[in-house]
Amino acid sequence: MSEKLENRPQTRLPDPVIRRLPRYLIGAQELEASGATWVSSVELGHALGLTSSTVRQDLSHLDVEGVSKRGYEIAQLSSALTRTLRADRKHRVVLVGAGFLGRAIALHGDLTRYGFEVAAVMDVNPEIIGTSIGNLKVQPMSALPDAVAREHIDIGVIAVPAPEAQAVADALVAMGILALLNLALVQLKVPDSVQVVEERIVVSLQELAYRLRTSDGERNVGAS
Amino acid sequence: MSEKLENRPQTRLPDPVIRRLPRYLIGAQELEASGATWVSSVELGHALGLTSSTVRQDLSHLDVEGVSKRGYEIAQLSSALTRTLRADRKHRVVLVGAGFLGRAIALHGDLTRYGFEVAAVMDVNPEIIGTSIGNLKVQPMSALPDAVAREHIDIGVIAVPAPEAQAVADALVAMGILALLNLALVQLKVPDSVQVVEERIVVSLQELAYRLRTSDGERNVGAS
DNA sequence: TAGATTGTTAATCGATTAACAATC
DNA sequence: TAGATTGTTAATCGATTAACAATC
Repeated sequence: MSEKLENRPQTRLPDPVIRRLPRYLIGAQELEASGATWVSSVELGHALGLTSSTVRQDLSHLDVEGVSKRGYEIAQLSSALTRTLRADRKHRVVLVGAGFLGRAIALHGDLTRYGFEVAAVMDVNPEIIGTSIGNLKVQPMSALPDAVAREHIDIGVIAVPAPEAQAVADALVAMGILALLNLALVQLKVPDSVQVVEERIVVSLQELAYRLRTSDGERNVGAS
Repeated sequence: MSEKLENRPQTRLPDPVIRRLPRYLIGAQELEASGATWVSSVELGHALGLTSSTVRQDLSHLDVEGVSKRGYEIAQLSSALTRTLRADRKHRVVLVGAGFLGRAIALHGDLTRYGFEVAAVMDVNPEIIGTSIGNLKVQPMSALPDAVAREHIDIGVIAVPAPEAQAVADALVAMGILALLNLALVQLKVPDSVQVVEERIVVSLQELAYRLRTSDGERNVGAS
């Protein structure tokens, strides 16, 4: 038994799996809140739009064991996911860019609920520097090295206009930050050692616009 | 030649390709702005972190033709991408949820720059209803059917807290909207005929947190 | 011309799904 | 016990990459 627990996922999980884990976690937490105690791979798959096969494959990477005929114990599943995603730790975030989007992020309740704490906010715009966002004061970019060192920052969020994003990324990388969330409409160039995830509303909307166009001719034909 | 132009991509492109198209477009526009006129698949791949093979495969779906020894004419590439993504049209968006995130989206300059126009903003909160965001007034949910009908809405953006998101989605679908951008932390249930794209900052941060943990043991070993 | 680059076919790689023995 | 559900192996599917003839 202690043997079994030893086989922690030391290697990195495949990207598609990683991206599904947060969804499993949210699903598990919802189920937990609803008072359920067991869930099967079929139910879970149904809830997330996956096959039960995919669910079982995914969960087999985790530190949970299902039980024949019953499925997975929700509390245990939830805690295994929490552990794998390190959702029980505080992750400290520095936010660069205090425009509308930056402010929205800093004030977004979901972040704190899931362990992400915005520890510092920077901006280049002198008119914004010094203003308050929640209980943080916007600092000039020159305060970045100090803030990163002091606040033990894990993740940098780039919420500046596209033309400034690369310079900001360079600065964050120079400060030793190894994970960036890029909200700007540019492809950042960073060293391989730095993890980047991109999130762009406009890009998502463009994807939707494309799908919308190609769907109406076809989708309503063979929908199940 | 008119034969060649006829073979428009009537069928839907594979999802991974669709998701790369906006990146090609942004890249092409940057190149265009910089005054370049030709770009090869190798250069494009380098800029976007793709192999030249992938680039050529992707672009072969489009209505562009490259030229041996020169590559693709940037203006032509840009316009083919624009056409495929319908980025030359106005897309009308209804935004539900006028919290920090909703407001940020409504005021985000990139949207209008890329042809997306927020035509109406709704919220449930009586304290928010009636307030202004840019030159839009926040309307009650009851005004939704009217707004959708009148404003010829293409896309719905859901920026409400998770517990309300499904009800909002149901309402939008009932109004005939076929494309949703979901920013809430729930898995929406919608008919197959409705396109959904999800974007969740917390999920992206969780992905980063996971990658961060698994990277520092490994990445700096075999980095190129 | 010689060399670079496309467009496309074939090979590889990886992810999803199916299937099924083990098991509660 | 009989039946449901896991964990895992094998089969399928699809996406990425390699390779190369055509061509400018």
